[in-house]
Amino acid sequence: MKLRRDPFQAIADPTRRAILVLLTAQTMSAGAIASNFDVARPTISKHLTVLSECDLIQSNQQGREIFYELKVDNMKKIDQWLEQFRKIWEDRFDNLDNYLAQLQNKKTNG
Amino acid sequence: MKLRRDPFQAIADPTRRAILVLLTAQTMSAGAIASNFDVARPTISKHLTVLSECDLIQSNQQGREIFYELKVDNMKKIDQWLEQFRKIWEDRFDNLDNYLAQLQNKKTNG
DNA sequence: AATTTGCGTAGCTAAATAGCTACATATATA
DNA sequence: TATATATGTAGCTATTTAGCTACGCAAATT
Repeated sequence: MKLRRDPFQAIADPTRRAILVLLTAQTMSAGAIASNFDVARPTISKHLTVLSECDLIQSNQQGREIFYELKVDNMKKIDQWLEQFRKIWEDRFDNLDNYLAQLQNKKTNG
Repeated sequence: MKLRRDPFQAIADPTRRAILVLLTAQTMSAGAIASNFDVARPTISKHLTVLSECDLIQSNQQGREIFYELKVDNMKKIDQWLEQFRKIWEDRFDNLDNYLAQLQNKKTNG
């Protein structure tokens, strides 16, 4: 194995996914983020470190608080990777579409 | 920790991602899949098991070969989860769009 | 100045992961 | 029928992970 720090690894953990979702709404302090979960605060702190290392969030300190902000750009890598699969299920959807259209045709013309 | 078997976990590993991509082109036997990688065949076998458990592929035996086929449906869960982030970067794109339009306006009318 | 608050780090543990080699099993071929 | 081939399973290891408690440090409050 080898330490992987990429967006795919980042979103593998459900707590990290939840953190990311939280941050879609607004920038939040570490403590505010942690208060949303049932795990110990240092555990969340570690997740925040991982998310930073994966370049999915960025921090900026304000007084004694540290605010975390979503950095959505690296998430696009997942989106781009998904593209090839999206093609497949869109094709299938088209096929279903065609099929339904054919049925409709039969109904109308038969 | 706890054994997680979901599409997010499945795509966290780069080898598994590569297997999935391979299978977008065609159904392949276990051996044919393994021949694309530098890791031992049993390692690939294990990845195939994980992908099956995550319901991203399905196998069907033909003689002594076992063919693996992509099951794209569960991948949509990732796509759906990404939706909320996609909104954000599309908004930003719109903002850039507006900004460029404004610039254009100034150029034309100023 | 002393105390409280916010948050990261150290250091630990149990479990999961990805990899390996050796082996078992089933199907095809000679 | 004996052999070769395709593939999964057993059982091991080293590394990573997610979690914890205890602690340290800097900023705010009293």
